[in-house]
Amino acid sequence: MSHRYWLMKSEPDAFGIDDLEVSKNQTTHWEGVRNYQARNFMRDDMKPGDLIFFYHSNANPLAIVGTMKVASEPYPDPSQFDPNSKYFDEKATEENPRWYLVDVKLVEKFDKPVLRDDIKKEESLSDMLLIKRGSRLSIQPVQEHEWNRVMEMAHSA
DNA sequence: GCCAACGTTGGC
DNA sequence: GCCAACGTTGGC
Repeated sequence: MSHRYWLMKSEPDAFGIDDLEVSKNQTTHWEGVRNYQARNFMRDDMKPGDLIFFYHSNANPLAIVGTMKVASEPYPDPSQFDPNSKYFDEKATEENPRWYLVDVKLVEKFDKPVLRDDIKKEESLSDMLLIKRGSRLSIQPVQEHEWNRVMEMAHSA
């Protein structure tokens, strides 16, 4: 049973939805994930066309700011091989990569971001990993009903 | 800026 | 393979 909906975090100071909007083809390599669980989601479970919430962490406001879709098959994250990259991993080799990524493409930037505070108030979203205490996963699966509810909140007047 | 929660590393 | 020490995440 594979997931079709995801949530990915990024700090807008490093890379926010406005950066994605101006990227070539509004697409980017989601580089720099160095957590095995998050990597496994990208490497093993994501399929092209899967839909993704873009979440701004360490930001003001904390919010889901739009949607993206998976735009490639998984492939090794090139930054792990680059000694000049802050994501360089000396234990990774071309023959035996450690880190994988997918390309993501912007689908929609919300006119009205869905605030973390509002998600926390929403009974039907109480199981979202995002608001679970201590949850730090930077890539998370999202349930279909959670996806639908957040989309309603984003588009309500 | 603080710090709780979590993941990783490395000595044993 | 345990676990203490350390580094990071990320909300507050």
